[in-house]
Formats: sequence, C-alpha cells, structure tokens
Amino acid sequence: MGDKSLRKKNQILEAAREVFFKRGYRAVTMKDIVEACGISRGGLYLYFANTKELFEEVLDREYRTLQSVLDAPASKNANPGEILLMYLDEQKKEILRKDTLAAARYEYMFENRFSEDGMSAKNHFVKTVKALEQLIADGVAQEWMVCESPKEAAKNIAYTLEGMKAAAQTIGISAKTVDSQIAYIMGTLGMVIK
Amino acid sequence: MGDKSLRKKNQILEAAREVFFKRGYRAVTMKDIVEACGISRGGLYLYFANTKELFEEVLDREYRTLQSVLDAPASKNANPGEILLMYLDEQKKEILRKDTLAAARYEYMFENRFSEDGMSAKNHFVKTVKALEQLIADGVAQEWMVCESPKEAAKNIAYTLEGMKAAAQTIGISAKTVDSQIAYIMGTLGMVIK
Amino acid sequence: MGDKSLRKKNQILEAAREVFFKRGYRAVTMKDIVEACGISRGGLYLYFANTKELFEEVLDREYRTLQSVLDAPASKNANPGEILLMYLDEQKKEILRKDTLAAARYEYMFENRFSEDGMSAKNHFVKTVKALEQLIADGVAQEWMVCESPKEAAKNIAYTLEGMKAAAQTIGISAKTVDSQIAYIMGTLGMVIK
Amino acid sequence: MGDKSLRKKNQILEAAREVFFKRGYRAVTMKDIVEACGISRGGLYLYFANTKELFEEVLDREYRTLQSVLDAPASKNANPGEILLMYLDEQKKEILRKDTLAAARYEYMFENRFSEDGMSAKNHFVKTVKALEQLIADGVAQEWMVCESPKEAAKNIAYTLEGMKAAAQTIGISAKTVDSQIAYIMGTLGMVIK
DNA sequence: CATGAATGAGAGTTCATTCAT
DNA sequence: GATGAATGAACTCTCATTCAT
Repeated sequence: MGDKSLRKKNQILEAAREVFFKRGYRAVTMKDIVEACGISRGGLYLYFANTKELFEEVLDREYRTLQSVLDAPASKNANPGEILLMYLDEQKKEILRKDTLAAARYEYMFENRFSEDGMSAKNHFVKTVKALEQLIADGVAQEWMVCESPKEAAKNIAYTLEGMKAAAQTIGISAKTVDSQIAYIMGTLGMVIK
Repeated sequence: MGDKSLRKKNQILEAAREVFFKRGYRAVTMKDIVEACGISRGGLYLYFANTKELFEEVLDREYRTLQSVLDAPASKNANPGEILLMYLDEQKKEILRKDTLAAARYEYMFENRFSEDGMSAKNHFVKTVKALEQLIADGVAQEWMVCESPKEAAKNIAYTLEGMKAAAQTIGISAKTVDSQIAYIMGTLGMVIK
Repeated sequence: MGDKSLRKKNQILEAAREVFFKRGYRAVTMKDIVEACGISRGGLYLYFANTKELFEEVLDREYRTLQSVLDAPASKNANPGEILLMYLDEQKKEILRKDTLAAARYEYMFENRFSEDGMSAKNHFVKTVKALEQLIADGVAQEWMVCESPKEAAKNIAYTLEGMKAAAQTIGISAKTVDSQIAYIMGTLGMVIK
Repeated sequence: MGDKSLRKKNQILEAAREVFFKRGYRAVTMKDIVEACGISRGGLYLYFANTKELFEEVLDREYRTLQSVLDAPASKNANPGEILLMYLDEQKKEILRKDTLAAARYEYMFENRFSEDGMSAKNHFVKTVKALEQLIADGVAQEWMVCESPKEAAKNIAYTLEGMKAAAQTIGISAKTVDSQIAYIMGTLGMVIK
C-alpha cells in the first residue's frame, strides 16, 4: 500500500471516528461513512470490507493513543499513591469526556461477545489490573498504603471504573460523583486526598 | 383487551425474551419475533408497534421479577451484614446467569441514551444506591460495620456490580472473581465472610 | 333486512359520508369507516363488501337529496329567466359549499371511467341539459331571452358549471368569480341581472 | 448527473407516463413503474423518491410540450378570431385525445388540493385566462368581435374547456359536441365559423 | 486505483378480508 | 346477526455489495 493510500486510509478513519462517536456502532452504515468522508461508495470497499473492520481499526488507533498517554514515564519522582491518583484522574477525564467512543465500543463488544474479537479488550483489562496490583503492592511495601489483597483491590478499582464508564454512557454521571468515588477508593487504601 | 389477548401477549413476550437474549436488542427484527412465536406478521402489530415497545415491556417484566426478589422481607432475623451478603449473592447470580438480558439492555440504553426512555434504569440505580446506603448506615450504627461515608460506599458497590455486569457481557468474568470481589467489598466494610 | 338493520345501515352511511368528504374516495379504507362509525370490522362487511359499494350508496343518497331540491316546483309564478337564475344560484351554493363530496366523486368517476358505473352521472348530466334547454327555449318563445341554439347554450352552461366545480376542488374559485360568471351567462342570453 | 443518467431518467419518465395514463395517479405504485421500465427496485429510487415526485416531473414535461405548442408564433398573419379558433382546435385535440394524463392529473390535484403543490396548475390557468382576455380585447378593438367584458368571456371559455375536459374523463364527450361548443363560443363573441 | 449507478434482499408497516366464537 | 383477532399479500424504502467504465 503506497503512501497516498495510507493517507487516504487515515482520512477515512478520522471521518469514521466522528461518525461512530455520533451514531454508535450498529447504527452506522457504509453509506454514512461514504457521505462523511467524501469518498466514493466503491472506493471505501477498497480499504474496508464492512463497518466491523472499520470500527476495529478506529478502536485500535484509539487504544494506541490512550496507551501512549498511560505508558508515559511521568512517574519519575512520584510515589505509588501519587501515581495511582494521576491514573485515576486520567480515567476521570476518560469517563467524562464528551467525544468518547465508549458507547460505540460497548455496542461493538456486546455484538461480538461470543467471538474472539473481544480479546484485545480483555488483554487491555488484564494488563491494567496487573499494573494497578503492582502499584498497590509497591505502595504497601513502602508503607504509603494499607491493603491486605492488592490483587482484589486492583480488580475492584478496575470494575468500579468500568461501572462508571458504563453509567456515563447510559444513566449519566457527574464530575462530583467521579471525584468522590476516587476519594473513596483512595480511602479504602488508607490514603487521604489532600 | 380480553383474557385471551392477555395470554397471547404474554406468549409473545416470552418468545421475544428468548429472541432478545439470543440476538441482543438492535439486531432483532419484527420478523424474528414473528417467527419465534408462530404468529402472523400483521398479528404481532396488533400487540406491539415495534421492537422498542416490545423490548420495553420485556424489560419491565424482568425488572418486576427481580424487584420482587429484592423487596421480599427475607430479612426478618438478619443483621445488616447478612442482608448485604444476601443481596450480593443475588447479584452474583444475575452477573453470572447465562440467559441474561444484560447485553440487550445495554444496547437499548446506549441507543436511547439521549432520550427520556433511560430514566427507568436511572431510577432503578438511584433506588438501589439509597437502599444500600441505609443498610450500611444501619450496619455502622449497630457496630457490625466500619465505614466513614456510607453514601460513597454504597455507590462504590453499585458501580462495582455494574462494572462486573458489563464485563460479564464483554470480556467475561468467572464465578471465583465475583466471589473474591464480594469478599473484598465486605472487607472494606470491616466484615469478614465466614 | 329488518328495521334495525336499516337503521344501522343509515348510521354507517352517515359516518361514511363524513369520511369520504374528509379524505376523498381512494384514500378511504374500510378501517377508516369502521373507526368512524364504531361498528365492528366484520360487522361492516355484512352491509358493504368494499369502499366502492359504500361510496356508491353514499352518492346515491346525495343525488336524491340534491334532486329533491332541484325538482321542487318553486317556479310557480316565476318566468324562465328567474327560474334559470334560481338554478344558477343553487349551483353556486353547490360549487362553493365546504362539505361537498365533489372531490371524492371525481376521484370515483376517474377510477371507474371505463366501467358502467359512471352511467348515473351521465344520466344526471343529460337530464340537466334537457331541462336547461327547455327553459331557454321557453325564455326565447316568451321573448325574455335571445338565443339561436338553446341546445348549445344549455350544454355551455352545464360545462361551465362543471368546469367551475372542478376548479373549486383543485385550483380554487371565489364567490365573486362565480357571481360574475353567472352574470356573464345571463348576459349571453340577452338578460341582465338587476 | 451525467449524460447517461439523464437518458435513463428520460426513459423512466416515458415508461412512467404510460403507466400513469393507464392506471391514473393514486393506483400507481413504485413497483408498477419498476416493472414498466425494466429497472431494479432500488435503482428507481436513485432518480425519484416516490410516485408524487415522479408524476410531477411527468406533468412538467407534459406542460412544457403543450406550452411550446401554444407559445409558437403561428399567429403571424392571423387575426384574433383566427388565433382563438386555432387555440380552441388545439384544446379540442387535448380534450379528445386517447392517451391523455387528464384523469391522473385530476387525481393528483384532488389529492394535493390543500397543499402548495397545486399552484403550478393554478398559474397555468391564470396565464391562459390572461392570454385569452388579451386576444378578445384585441378582437373587439379591431372590430372582429363583440364583447362587453372580455375578462368574463375569457374565464367563461376557460371554465367551459375545463368542464369538457372533466366530462371527457368521466361521462364522456363526442367530437361533435366539442365542435358545436366551439361554434357556440365563437358565436357568443359575434363570430361565425365558416 | 477510483467511481457511482445498479442490484435485490429484506425491514417495517398497512389493510382487505376471513372466521371461530 | 355481530364481533374483533388473525392472516398474509402488497407496498414503501434502505443498504450492503457488485461491476462496468
């Protein structure tokens, strides 16, 4: 695939992200995409066979962008508690951001829940839990935190965040609620937000 | 609407539940329902105008069934901690049950997240949180539990459960994980499962 | 058909007239009629097999009502010119009346233009032309009017009225226009409206 | 829209005209058109959204064709009386032609009598009346005709023609009758057909 | 590579008509 | 006679997908 093709593909993905954000996953038709990115009907099929394939690439790009933020070694001189707080603040932004693909992602995952396609989401989850567990274990070792089962605590944080994300897309959630949940989580680990 | 009509309506709702469970919300067409309950194309329209209306009634029935379990005064001689545990066990069943409408429910909620139709879900959530808060407050007052902010703890439980429900429908969750999360929750409230 | 049946039939016809007036001929469904007269779906079929049959009876009733007005010997002491004017005034009312079945009648006639069903309309037209011709011939004989070919004059009046009726149902017509056309017609017969 | 598209559109319009002529306006379905012009179901929708849109374009074409005949400067060396006669002869052909859209046009107009869509018909009528009025005024000025109110005479001609057109589609009309009506009209203007 | 007209399957919906009660 | 639930054919319209240019 040439350079020109790659640029075109990126154009499509950007326009598609907008469409998926606005209309979710299932409601989106190839026609919608075609209209949104001003490409020809047949032309789109040269790059993507269907909306599923398209969405998967959109999601991939999204994950990569998010991951790069999270993996950044911004934690040089920070203690585990500070790092955890930074992570939770990042998640807060994600929960509350307006132009999220979260709803579309859920739709996609529900649709493909019996197939293998949800694996990348699962891997992402497992990875996150492990990182959190390590963080908490470190926090306990360095006596910043109090926790008997870092593994369960990590999972609990992950599920709580997942629950807030789902709620944000369905029944709604306020910034204040997210804040107080963050404070509560920190509290269960024996830390207090200054 | 006569007695016979009501019976028919119930038949349709039962068949429809099966279809929604199998295929989610959006993928379901009136034709699917028609074929599932051996009624004529036009006949179905005598009872329901579209899949949305149908699904809302299916969901209503579902809520009523669940609610009746929760509202049951099974708590006569139980202390707050025992009641909470019973509630969490009930939720565990719901999280793990195979024939759940959860995925379809999420699809429905995402689809209608900007309209008023999601309100019943929100009310259900708020109600649950209030009940949990009361339970924890009682538990603290009777010195069964330790908790500085019952309100946040209640919300935390609700979001954790929501996160596990969402996870169950997407990346999957094991009974063991649910059990250990229940234990962890009880632990944060200063209780230990025997 | 018993007395009760006849009453029921009349009820249906009255409700049906309203429906045909409001929605024209073709747009009307048996369902519309059923809903308008509060009879059962199957019940309606005991009296009328379809909307065509129904409309024909509604039209028949209408003709009979109109005819009775026109045939009335209101012309005792009137001269032919006065009678003609009276007739034209009657037609003016018909042209301008709001609750006319004219549009539905046209629809019906166009629909059935190749069948025998339009004959009653044709008979009605021929009868009217003959009466007008006689009137004009009398007027000429008694030297109230001037006309070389009463037959053509009569037809001309009939077609002009028909044209105004059609116009009233499509592009609209004002009372003033009808008035001036009546005056013009009288003028062509050498008469002047005082 | 390319050249090929335009040709296709014209093909559709021609096939559609045939269908509308045969079956009127309301009875025509998109399926009828599809079958008549050997196009695919979806293909037709690329050009026309519904039968109304289609019929309006068919009618437009028709009007344009008719108009071009009337606007032709065939009147170089003709006096007003001769022009009027030519016009009436043209109308005679229209009244009597077998493959006319008149019936469908009436159906369409009745159907849309309360909307703005009937306006083009009204404009057409008004335009015709004005042209006739001018013709008669000229005829009177040049002493070919005798008429006290050219405006009313013009309207009378228009309504008479309209009446004959309607009659042709419903109760029928013979060539002889149209001829004698033309003669009568000329007579009322003080002219005699040689 | 790129285009966009064309296809046809299939969804939603309505209605005349029937028939067991 | 009277009811109204049930039927199934038919209609409108949309969309993923193909294919000649």
